[in-house]
Amino acid sequence: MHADQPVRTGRAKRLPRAVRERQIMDAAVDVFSRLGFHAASMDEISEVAGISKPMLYAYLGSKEELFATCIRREATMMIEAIATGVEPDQPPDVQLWSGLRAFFGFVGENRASWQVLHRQASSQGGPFAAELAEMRGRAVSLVAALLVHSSRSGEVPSTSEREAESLAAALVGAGESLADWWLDHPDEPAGVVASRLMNLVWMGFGDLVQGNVWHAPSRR
Amino acid sequence: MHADQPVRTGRAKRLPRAVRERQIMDAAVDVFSRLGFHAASMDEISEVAGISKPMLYAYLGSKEELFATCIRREATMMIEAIATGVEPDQPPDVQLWSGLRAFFGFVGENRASWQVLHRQASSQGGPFAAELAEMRGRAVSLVAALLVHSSRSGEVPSTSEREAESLAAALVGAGESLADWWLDHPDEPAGVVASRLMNLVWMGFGDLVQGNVWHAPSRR
DNA sequence: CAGTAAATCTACTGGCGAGTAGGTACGCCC
DNA sequence: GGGCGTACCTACTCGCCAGTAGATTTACTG
Repeated sequence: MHADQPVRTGRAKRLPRAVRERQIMDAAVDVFSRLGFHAASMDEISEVAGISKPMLYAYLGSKEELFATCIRREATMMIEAIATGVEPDQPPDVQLWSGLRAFFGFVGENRASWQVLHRQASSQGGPFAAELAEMRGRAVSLVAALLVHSSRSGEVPSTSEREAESLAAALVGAGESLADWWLDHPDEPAGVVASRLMNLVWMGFGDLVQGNVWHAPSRR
Repeated sequence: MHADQPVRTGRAKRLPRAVRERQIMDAAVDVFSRLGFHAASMDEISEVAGISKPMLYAYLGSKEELFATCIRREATMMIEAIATGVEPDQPPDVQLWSGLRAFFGFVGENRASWQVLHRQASSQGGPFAAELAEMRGRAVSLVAALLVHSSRSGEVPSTSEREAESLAAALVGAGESLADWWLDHPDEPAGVVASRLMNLVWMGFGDLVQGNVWHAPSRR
C-alpha cells in the first residue's frame, strides 16, 4: 500500500519541491482510490499529504489536473511493469502468460493504483476517460496484435482487425474483472489467479470442462 | 433510449402518483447514466422529468434512495431478460450461448440502464456497490454453477468451487467489458458480438488461432 | 358546485468544498 | 547574522446543490 503520512502537527518541515510533489501524489492516489474523484476533497488530500491546501494548488494545479496527473503516473508504472515482464521472442501462449503474470503481479503490489486506474478513472466522464482510454487502448492493441500474429502464423488469415480488437477488449475486461474479484479474495497468490485466466482465454471452457488444462512450459 | 420529456412550461399536468414515479425514474436513469451519481443534480433530474424538485423528495426520497431504487429496477429488468432468454434443458454450451445473447440483447436495447448499472453503481462506494454486487454475484454464481455442472457431467470433478467462481467472475467481466466496447462500436449487431465472446470463452484463443470456431447448433 | 385532499409549485436555508489573498517562518549564502 | 527567496500557513470568498417550508392549484366526490 501507499503512504500514510502521520497526522499534521503545526507547520510541516521544509522540503524540496520534488519530494513534496511525490508525497502529494501518493496521498492523492490513496484518497482518490478510497473515495472516488468527486467524493475526494482537496482538504482531505492535503491533510493526508501532511501539508496545507494552497500547496496542492501551488504544486499540482486544480483538482482535475491533479487527478489526471495521478492517472498518468500510475498508468505509466503499470504499462512499464507489463512491458518489462513480457518476453517477445516466445510463442504466443507464453507471451500471453508472461503478460498476465506481470499484470496480476502489478495489481497485487499496487492495489490503490489499480483502484484509481480502473474504477475511478473509467467512471468519470471528462478528460480522464480519455486519458484512461488511451492507456487501455494500448493494452488492447497489444493483445490484438498478438492475436492477429498468432493466427497468421497458423496460416488462418480469417481473423479481421475488428474481431481481434473486440476479442482483445473482452480479454482485457476479463483481466480487470478478475483483478477486482481478487481484491475481495486476497489470500490467493498472483500466479494462481493469472493461470486461471490463462486457462480460460487460451483453452476455453470447452476444453476445461473436459479436464484439458494449459501448463506453463517448464523452464530452467 | 429512455424518456426525454419536453421542456417544462409552467405547471405540470396532474397525474396519478404511479405514473409520475415512473417518469421520474426514467429521467433519473437517464441523468445518472450521463453524469454519474455525484455530478447529477436533483435539479436536473426534476427538470428532465418535467416536474419540480419537491416532487422528487415527496415520491422517491433522498438522492441516495433514488439512485438505489434505479439500480434495483434496472438490475431486475436485466436479470429477468437473461433468465427469460436462457434455455435450461440444453447442453452447457447452448445454455451459455443463449445467456450471452440475452445479455447483449438487453444491453443493446437499454444502454442507459447499462451505464447506470455497470459504470456508475460500481464506482460509488457505500450502499450502491452492495446493491450492485449482489446482482452481479447472482450472475457469477449462475455461471459458476453451470461450469461446475459441466465438468461434473464430464467426469472431471477437479474444478473447485472457488476456481469456478473466479472463472465466472472473469467471464462476467469479459462480458461487461465487451459490452462497453460495443457502446463505442454500435454498428455491429448484438449476435455478432455475443458470438465473439462465446468463441473466446468456449473455444479459447488456442483453438481460435488454429481456425477452430464454435457454431450455434442449427435449429428448426 | 362546493369541499377536500392530493399534486404541484416558488423560494428559500445551510453546508460543503474548490479555489485564493495575503501574510509568516525557515533555511541558505555571503 | 542579516537579507532574501521559497516553502508554508490561516482564513477567507463564492457558487453549487441537497433538502425543506409553506402557499397554490386542480381533479375528483358527493
